Amino acid sequence: MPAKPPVLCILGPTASGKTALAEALVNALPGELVSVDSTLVYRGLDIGAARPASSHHLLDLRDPAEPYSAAAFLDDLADLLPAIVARGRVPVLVGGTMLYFRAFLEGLSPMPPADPAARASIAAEAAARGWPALHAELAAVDPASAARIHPNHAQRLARALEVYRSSGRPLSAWHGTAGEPLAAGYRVLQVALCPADRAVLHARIAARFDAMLAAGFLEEVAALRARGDLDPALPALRSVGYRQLWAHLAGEADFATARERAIAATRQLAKRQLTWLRKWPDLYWLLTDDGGRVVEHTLPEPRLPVAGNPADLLLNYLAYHPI
RNA sequence: GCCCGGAUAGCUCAGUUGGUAGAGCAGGGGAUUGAAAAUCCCCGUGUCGGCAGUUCGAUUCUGUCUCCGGGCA
Repeated sequence: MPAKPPVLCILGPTASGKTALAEALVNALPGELVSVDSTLVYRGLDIGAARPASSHHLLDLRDPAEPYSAAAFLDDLADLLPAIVARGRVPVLVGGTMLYFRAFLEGLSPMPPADPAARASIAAEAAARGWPALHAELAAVDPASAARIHPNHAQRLARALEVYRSSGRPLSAWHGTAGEPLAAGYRVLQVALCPADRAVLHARIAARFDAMLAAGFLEEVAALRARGDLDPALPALRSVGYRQLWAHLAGEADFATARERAIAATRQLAKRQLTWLRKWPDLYWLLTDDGGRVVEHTLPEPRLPVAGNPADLLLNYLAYHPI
């Protein structure tokens, strides 16, 4: 039986430097970059989304008016990985959308897709009767999901009801029916990159946001608004930075306030990403200082130095443990 | 120099008819199966500007000093 092809995953919070690390690795492997990022799939979200300069797969797949999803990502990835492997290259997945990484690693149950009409009618019911009433309704048909979903959690509550109504089967009954995850066909090495000190990450986030502004981020958002057909409630435009600058351009906040809120929203995003990663299985950590140098790592190889350039360290590790 | 406001959590502020105080934001932790850069949950001790006085007890009342606004000279 032939060995499974390798896949390298580079994860980390926003502004951790993970994209630069992945880009530094692809030539040496050789590999091909695959973006795992729910915002970079939207065309026209460039400066504010920190769009990489080099070519990555799974970028620019949708207009901002058409929503993407974890399931769509998984389908796209399932088509893409064999093609990269057939070219004799290593897929290097890099990004910060942890739900998408998890869909790759653990799979998604084959549930009914999102249904805009059902969502609209559920939202209308909630407006009339309140979310707690819908939570009670869910408890009657799917007590297991109701127990897991907080009565205030409109988004997940709506999804659970949507699945039940369109399939006649409770969400909780679908769970666990995913079968073999896509990752089961590959040998996966996962590495997380992050500043060791939270304050350093916060400083990087603020500096990067100001660099985005200097590069024309506000003008980019103004151009999206000028299209006239985009609603700020669209998933693409609720992205960190875009939402706050859109609100400023709509006259809802002055510029200094919008900038501050955008940076705070980015810090909060990074915190949520780290909440995923803290309990992530089979993950090696590279912890960096304010210069981006690794000061500590958990790679299981005693011959490696404890510190150094992240890409050098990883290539050094791969020399001892070829993938 | 004089008059009037302020001074309370990292920030903006509320409040205590005298019994040492609480909101929003920020921050921290958690959740996460077709919206996920989304969405939701939990977490609040801080010389209540300094010093002195009155009082059983002062962040609260009084005096004074300092600083910050605004006004008058």
